[in-house]
Amino acid sequence: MDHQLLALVSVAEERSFTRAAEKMYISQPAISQHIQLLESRYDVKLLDRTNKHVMLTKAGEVVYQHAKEILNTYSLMEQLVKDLKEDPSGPLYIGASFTFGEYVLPHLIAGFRKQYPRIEPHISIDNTLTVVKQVVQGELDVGIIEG
Amino acid sequence: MDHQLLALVSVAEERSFTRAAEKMYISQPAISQHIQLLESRYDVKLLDRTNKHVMLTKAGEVVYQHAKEILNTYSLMEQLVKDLKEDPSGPLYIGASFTFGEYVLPHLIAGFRKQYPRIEPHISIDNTLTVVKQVVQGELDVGIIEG
DNA sequence: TAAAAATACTCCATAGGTATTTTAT
DNA sequence: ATAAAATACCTATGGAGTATTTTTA
Repeated sequence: MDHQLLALVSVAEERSFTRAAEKMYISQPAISQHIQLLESRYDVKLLDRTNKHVMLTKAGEVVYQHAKEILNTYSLMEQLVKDLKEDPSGPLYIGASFTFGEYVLPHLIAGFRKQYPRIEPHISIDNTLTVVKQVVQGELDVGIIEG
Repeated sequence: MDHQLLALVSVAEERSFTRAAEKMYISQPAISQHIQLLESRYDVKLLDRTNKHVMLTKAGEVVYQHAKEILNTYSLMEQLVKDLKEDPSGPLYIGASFTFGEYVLPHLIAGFRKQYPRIEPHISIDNTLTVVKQVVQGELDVGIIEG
């Protein structure tokens, strides 16, 4: 992320350095420093502040608008990377008893493969007792049995 | 900006840490560090690298695409702030001699005001010698005279 | 074996903290 | 007078460097 832009957005929305600090769980002087660094980098004032009111300048408005967009893109990117990382893949051994395995499982698997294309389901059909035994012995990841 | 994202984009486009470093005018180890920091922050590999080939992983592709967008938004923002800062404003005293001032200046001013709406032009029309004198004495910002 | 990336350090700037002072209502 | 921002100071991490080692096509 970009802590300076985060600080500017937070101050602009809270209209206060102190409240922005609380919202971000950092100290008030840290906020002051972020704003000062931004202002000195761009060599322009971003916020008109007295000790009662804080208001964006014109340049501040520009930075605020684009900061929102930048921070949104960061968030989206991070979410997508996380999803990708947690995207389950590899073999999944499924055992099911006859009736369920013959009639219901195929439809479940079809939908499942759309959501988790990197999972390779291996299905074996057996009687309930065998399925239970294989699950216990770790030969199956999932067993589906009927009461 | 975000040096880490810049480094990733540069490496992806150059397909080489060394060339990316040259393009960015920083050292090759600096590039390595940026990539490593990115990878450890997101806890995911972004680049498959041997010493001959460098290639984006799937997560790397996602970061690359969004990094481009983020960096573009930074550039746009910085350009807009710079334009705003350099946006000329205030009064501008213009003196011109009769013929030019009467017939040509009004059209010039009309176009000028569209481009610099915050400038307030003040026009005075006088003979060439008076215009020159006023420019020398600083009473006019600009004097337009004819040969 | 040679070119490319990784390591190992050193240095400075940024991000964070706490304690205190200045300022404006 | 008081609440809010600024200042002063300290510490840790990130961004950069140079010198060197490790790796693999």
